[in-house]
Amino acid sequence: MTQSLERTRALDRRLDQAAELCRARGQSLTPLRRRVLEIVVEAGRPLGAYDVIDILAQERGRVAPPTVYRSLDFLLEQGLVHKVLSVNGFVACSQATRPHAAELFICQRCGTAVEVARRVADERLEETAAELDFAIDSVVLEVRGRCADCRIETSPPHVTA
Amino acid sequence: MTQSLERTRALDRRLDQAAELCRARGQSLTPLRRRVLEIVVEAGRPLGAYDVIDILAQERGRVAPPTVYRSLDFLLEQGLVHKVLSVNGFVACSQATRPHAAELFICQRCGTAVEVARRVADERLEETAAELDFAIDSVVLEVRGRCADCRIETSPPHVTA
DNA sequence: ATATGTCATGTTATAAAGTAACGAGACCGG
DNA sequence: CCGGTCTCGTTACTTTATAACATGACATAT
Repeated sequence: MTQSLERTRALDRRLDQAAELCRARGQSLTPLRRRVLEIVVEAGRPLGAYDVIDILAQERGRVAPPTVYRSLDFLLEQGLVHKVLSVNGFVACSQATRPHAAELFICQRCGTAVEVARRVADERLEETAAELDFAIDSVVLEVRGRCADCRIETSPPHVTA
Repeated sequence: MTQSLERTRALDRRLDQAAELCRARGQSLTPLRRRVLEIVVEAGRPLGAYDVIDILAQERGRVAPPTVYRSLDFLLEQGLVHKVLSVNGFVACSQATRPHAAELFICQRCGTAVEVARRVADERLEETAAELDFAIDSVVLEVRGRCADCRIETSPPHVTA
């Protein structure tokens, strides 16, 4: 896990921005929450809550589920991470400045989750909701398949950690 | 649970069609599978695997999870039910004749899940996948909110059974 | 400076959802 | 009748998530 200085700097900047964003909302990105976010960002792919627990546990001994779930819930509320239902995981939001539903392309081979900015479903979804007289609260859109890198590969080096 | 004759007839017809569909594929809608499908159809909303277990258990004594999960997996494969990730539940497919990804509008108050035929996300999704060079395997689209009936109501008679 | 409140975290226990692995009976084709 | 395949039963377990209660740290009001 040797990281380039550049990357760690970029990471710090990102975490600082997140902290600022929370502060602007009267919330606080505590050390624990910050570390959890850092772990998820570093992973670059959806991580299970228990993956996070394991990583944290290496640093600070036994960590019970609620500790991590609470931080993850906070980060979800702040829009800093998204929950990925397809894999029961959590992934860092790539543009946390404004809250939004995630539209994710998830590779089933390497686990990478790419978040797409442009709204893939939009007018037609609104239209349909209007026809049904349905008040939309949130939208889950997850596309499962194979990313560019993994299209070629034949078989399952499923995820690396 | 008094059902009109019409409804039970319609239900039987639907189950017969499902059986026919399986048979055409060289598969068999066994009594257990048929009953599980019936339970899910009758519910008219997403049901947890353990809800199904409880219902079955009333009829035949202890039912272990694998029994039901296997049937549900079979029904999923045949496209007769959809999995609803948002609620860890299973809902009957409203048009099982041709397999398709479910596009669901799920009411958070009454639990009803309406399946929409017209593809809400489609071209734009394909386009985006093409740009990412991503090979789509399956798509999960779940819209959460309030259905027409529940828009008026103020608070949480959350689901009825 | 002390009481009171609020918020974040720790801790214990348990609930809810899902699966692995093995065995027994039914049924089919040779 | 034998060997395979399919379905289901059964036991045990894993993974994911939450309820409920205790503790500590910090703010502020008197």
